[in-house]
Amino acid sequence: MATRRTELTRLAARLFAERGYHGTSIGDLAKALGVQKGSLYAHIDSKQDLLHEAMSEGARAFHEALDAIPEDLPAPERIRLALRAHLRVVAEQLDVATVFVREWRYLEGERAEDFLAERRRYEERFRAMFREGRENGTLRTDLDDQAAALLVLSAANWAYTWLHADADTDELADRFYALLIDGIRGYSTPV
Amino acid sequence: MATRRTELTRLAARLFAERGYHGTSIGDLAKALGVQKGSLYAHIDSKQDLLHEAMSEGARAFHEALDAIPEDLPAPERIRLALRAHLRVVAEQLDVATVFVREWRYLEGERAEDFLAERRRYEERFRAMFREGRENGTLRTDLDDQAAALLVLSAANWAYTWLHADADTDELADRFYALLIDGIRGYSTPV
DNA sequence: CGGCCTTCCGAACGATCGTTAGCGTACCCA
DNA sequence: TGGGTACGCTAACGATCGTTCGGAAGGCCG
Repeated sequence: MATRRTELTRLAARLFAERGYHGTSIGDLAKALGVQKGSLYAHIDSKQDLLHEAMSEGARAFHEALDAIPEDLPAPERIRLALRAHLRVVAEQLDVATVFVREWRYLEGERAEDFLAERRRYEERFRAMFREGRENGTLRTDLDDQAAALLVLSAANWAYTWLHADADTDELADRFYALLIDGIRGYSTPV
Repeated sequence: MATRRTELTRLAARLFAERGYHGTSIGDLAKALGVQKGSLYAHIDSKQDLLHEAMSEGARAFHEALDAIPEDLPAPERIRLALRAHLRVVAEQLDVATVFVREWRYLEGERAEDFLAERRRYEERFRAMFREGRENGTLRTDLDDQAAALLVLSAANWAYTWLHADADTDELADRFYALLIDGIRGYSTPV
């Protein structure tokens, strides 16, 4: 149902990702849809709605991807799968992910705060895995888990800038994981 | 000389970082300066000028920071210092760095292409260090240097979102470096 | 003194912005 | 058959956008 509405939402995500929220006008969206700009207000109440919707979908996708990871796996394995999950969402929904990571700050009022809380919750799920790994010894017991989580989240959050839709995200995630687990040290690395 | 001009450039970087390029109007800049908006055109030809200037300064700062690293050091040590250098620039010139990383895509025409080339050159300087380290054995000889460079550049490029001006960036960089060099593996990490 | 340079003013320009209003048409379901 | 629902039109609104213009202070240098 409401096929035109979802088409609009998807288009908005794409243009917001391409040109930014403030760089995309209602007129741009209407023209891309082959319609007069006033007509869009049969579907939405405001431009902010479209931004909020794209972002809600992003939050949902990222959280759901994490939810699919079995909780009984050891922490390092969950970290590997979490990285896989995140990169897959970014590649499969590049527009939404881009809006989620970069355009959220143009949300106004209460919605901005709600979104920030949601985002902190997502990042906290990553941090928890590193903490748990350090505490139960599946990761180094002297691990700087805050820095490790920040490193992985940086790679995850930056991915929208270089990932393309047909990348093998599982393999990429595993490569990052391998680097992270074993390090890059050579036999003659200076201390 | 031209104190008002530099004041305007600095202010523009700050507001562009806070509200985005398209989210900042000439009127906003004028009001922050306590001046009528028409008056700004005594100093600039267009709003684009301000964006371009902030970005040129960012490019200059980042490259100069890399230039200060002695070339005769082993690759891993240069990587450590490069991470230090990058984070220091971000913390010390947070506004400019933010514009450099996030707002550059609102550059128009030829300037956008020039900037992209400049940016690729910067990232290539990072990649070269990892390649060299793998080739001469100061890093693991089986290193995935592309992925390793991407991981470090992600952390570097994402830093503007969480770094604050008074952070001890040298220590932070060394933490990241330690993680990257030795990995996070625990004694009982599953393969 | 005279002229330039910097800085700012006030007013206006055409364009574009997000949004609203009233009115039409086609279709689906009761 | 009739009423709602989905979708679109044209026209207009007040606001704001980046930019231009002519004029006028004040300071510096010849």
